[in-house]
Amino acid sequence: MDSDNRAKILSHALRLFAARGYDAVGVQEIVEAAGVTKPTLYHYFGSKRRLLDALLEEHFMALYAVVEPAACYRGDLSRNLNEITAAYFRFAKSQPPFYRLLLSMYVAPPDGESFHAAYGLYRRQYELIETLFKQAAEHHGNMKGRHRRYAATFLGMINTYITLALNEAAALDDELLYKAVHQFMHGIYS
Amino acid sequence: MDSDNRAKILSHALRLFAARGYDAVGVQEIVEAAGVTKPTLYHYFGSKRRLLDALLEEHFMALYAVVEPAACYRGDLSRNLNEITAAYFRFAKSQPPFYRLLLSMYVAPPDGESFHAAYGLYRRQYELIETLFKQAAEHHGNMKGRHRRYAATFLGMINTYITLALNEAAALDDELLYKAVHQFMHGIYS
DNA sequence: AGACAATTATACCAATCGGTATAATCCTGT
DNA sequence: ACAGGATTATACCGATTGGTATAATTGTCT
Repeated sequence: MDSDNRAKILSHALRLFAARGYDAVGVQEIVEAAGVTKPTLYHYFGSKRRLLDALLEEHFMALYAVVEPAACYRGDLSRNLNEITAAYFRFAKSQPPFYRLLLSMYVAPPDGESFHAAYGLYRRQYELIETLFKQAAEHHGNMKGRHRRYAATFLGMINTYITLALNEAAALDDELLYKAVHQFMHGIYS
Repeated sequence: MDSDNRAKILSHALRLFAARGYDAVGVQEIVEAAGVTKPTLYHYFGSKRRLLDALLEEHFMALYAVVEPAACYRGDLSRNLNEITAAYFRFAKSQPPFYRLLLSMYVAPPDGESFHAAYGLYRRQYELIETLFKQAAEHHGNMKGRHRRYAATFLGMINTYITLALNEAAALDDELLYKAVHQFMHGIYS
């Protein structure tokens, strides 16, 4: 019963931001959807921007928590890539509005409020993946010096498929997962 | 001398939209940057939304014009992929603000004004690439039925690299171009 | 019961939002 | 020189923006 209103504000703000964007949604609209008034929102979050930060923080930790173990190298890169992709697919399916918001913020205009809030989150994922490729390169000599490119394109591929799924042009099932990782590893001719 | 103001409005609107987003930029700010007044803007474009449409239309045609010939299949898929990537890289380098705006709109929230304006533009590119893979599949039997996935991931890869370049984390030079296309075709182990 | 802090409501703020009515100006063709 | 359409400026519209001052309410602990 404690912070019931706080949670309601968060969930409605997420839904609205994901549907129409941070700038296009007014504070008034959020509090009306949540069934509270403005001072309640400003009591919990202080500003619209900090409401967004709180939103990102709470949901992102859940994503990071499942990706981090999946990116821990244990001698089998292809297994890592499958587990990471599975983790992302599962998370995107469980929190579509949040992942939509996250995606839109990664490529948001750089001077906007939403970009800087999200850039750090992207970096943390990227570094996780880059470290994995760096470690794997020690076992696959011909991968040396490519970890940056591989990390970026691997994350890019995952986000490409999730974008398709969010627009209902793909289903994030096990078959797609296998084909996606296979294509990433072996190219399009195999 | 004719529509000098019209062009000024377009160019400043593009710069501002790309920097901070469609919703975060007010009409007032655009006209001030362009050195005109609001009725001038509304005389030429009628509404803020139609200003955005005009912006997209004019610049997108230039992109489409260079990608279309590059996507025309002539029996050598790898040559097409190189030419298409080169066309995108060149365009992104020549119009960074516009490509930034385009990218941000592809993954923008689906109920926002900017999304529907851009979705059609993405589809047109996608269909160009998909047709190419469909034609190439007739010569490479083992690619059959994969043209959708290949078109999506190929475009996704290009946009991943361009995003990196826009954030100054990569240079869209010939070396990157070659490596990108090679990786797409043959995977990460070769 | 009474005190105290956390929480919520009423009512308001200046500033900005997208858009427009009216009229003045400018340029072009005759 | 003059007409007429294209273009631009002044001044304004109601609605909404993010944010807040004040006060009433609530739950908790002593």
